[in-house]
Amino acid sequence: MGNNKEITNVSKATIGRMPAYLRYLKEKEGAGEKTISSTAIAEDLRLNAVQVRKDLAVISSVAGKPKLGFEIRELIRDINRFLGYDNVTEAVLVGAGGLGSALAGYGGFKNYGLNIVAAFDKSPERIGRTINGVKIFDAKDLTHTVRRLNVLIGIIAVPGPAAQEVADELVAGGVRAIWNFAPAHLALPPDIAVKNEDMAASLAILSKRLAEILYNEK
Amino acid sequence: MGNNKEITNVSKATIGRMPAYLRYLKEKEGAGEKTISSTAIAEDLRLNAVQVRKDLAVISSVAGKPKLGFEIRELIRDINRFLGYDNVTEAVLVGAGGLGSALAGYGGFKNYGLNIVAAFDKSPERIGRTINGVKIFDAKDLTHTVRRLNVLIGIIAVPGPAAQEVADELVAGGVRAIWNFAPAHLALPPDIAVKNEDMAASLAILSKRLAEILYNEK
DNA sequence: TAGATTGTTAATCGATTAACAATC
DNA sequence: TAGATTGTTAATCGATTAACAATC
Repeated sequence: MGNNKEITNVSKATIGRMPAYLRYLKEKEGAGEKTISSTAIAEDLRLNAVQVRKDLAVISSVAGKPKLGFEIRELIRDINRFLGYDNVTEAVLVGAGGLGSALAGYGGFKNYGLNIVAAFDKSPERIGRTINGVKIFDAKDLTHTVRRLNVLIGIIAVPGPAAQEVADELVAGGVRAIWNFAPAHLALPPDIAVKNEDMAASLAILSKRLAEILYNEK
Repeated sequence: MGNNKEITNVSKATIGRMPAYLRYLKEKEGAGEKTISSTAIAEDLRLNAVQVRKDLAVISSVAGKPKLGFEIRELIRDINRFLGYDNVTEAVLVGAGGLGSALAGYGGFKNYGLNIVAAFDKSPERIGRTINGVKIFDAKDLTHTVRRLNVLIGIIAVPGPAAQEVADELVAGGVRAIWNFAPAHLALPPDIAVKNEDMAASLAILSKRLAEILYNEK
């Protein structure tokens, strides 16, 4: 996943903006446009134009042209390559409740280079069922199956208190990256990549911003 | 939601860490502990101790005591108050597909001061159904109903291409904050709070980190 | 050509971390 | 008392933004 050449020295912030650029550029391409300027991107995406240029410089194999801007088609190709969307990585999902089912049912991850090859749950009613082609296995076989399938990414969608144990089992099975949707902090070795999808944190930031807006207008 | 006194000058990063502190402190309280030091919190949550102290200074009504640390019970009370978890704000959800259903079905938002009072969808099979006590209404009544209910927060869980229109309707109905789960950039007035839950961005950051880890160990 | 747009260097901003005196 | 821990000031780090010469 991703490309060795660009692995180092790209900030998280820059990486995080890439999918938004990609969506935007595809939209423009769909509308029949051929080139785009950093100033136009910046205006539409509410970013700073210099920031856009620096971001594009990181991934672009071809420089922009003064007066013209960037080739949309080339940018799309380069971002796809940078994000590793052209070669798919396999993942397992743990927890097939509401959120887990939604994640398994969402077909769109394949476009993001992620393929969920198996799900796990400990509830007997769920084990054996299939969601959008993803079969649910017994969670007690987690470590073993992950190892057998040689999967590198684990997605955790279990209740908070169960998350640490699941994470340990995933790591024991050889997983090297964990996408954690459970409201829990995971203690893991430093050579395991973790991304917490902390809804409570997001909501807190949104709420505070709302409070600020309401406060300021009075 | 939130407390006027602390509205200004608290960084997003600090706000975002508060829910994690809260979870951690509740765990410690549940284990019967009375006080905790910033160094202990920092170690367990893999943060810097100075950062923890600065964060706590923002929300704490009582100073920590040298040698002893902080009163867990007081910290919990203060964080709850800071995050506005004691007074609930109402929200509507738009999109009752996989992710939308999962969000409606998740009862936990009430603990975060958020109450989903209605859902909307345009699919006839979904309209009229109820998920975990949340009734699904026809999306064509969105603006009208939002206005009538006086709701300030809208949650968007529709497919990307539909998101901008939904956002406009929410704003037309008087919503002041939007929690966006759709893979789309929203163009909105500056006095509307927006928090994008960009799964593609998260996944990109995780994938790059994984690639880096794998690259470094060879 | 003229001017829109690029890429880069320097300045600014914001957040994290280090250093350290105060104190229970 | 001694030392763990606090709160604060200063230094560092990282990312964003401003300034500007180069150029198609």
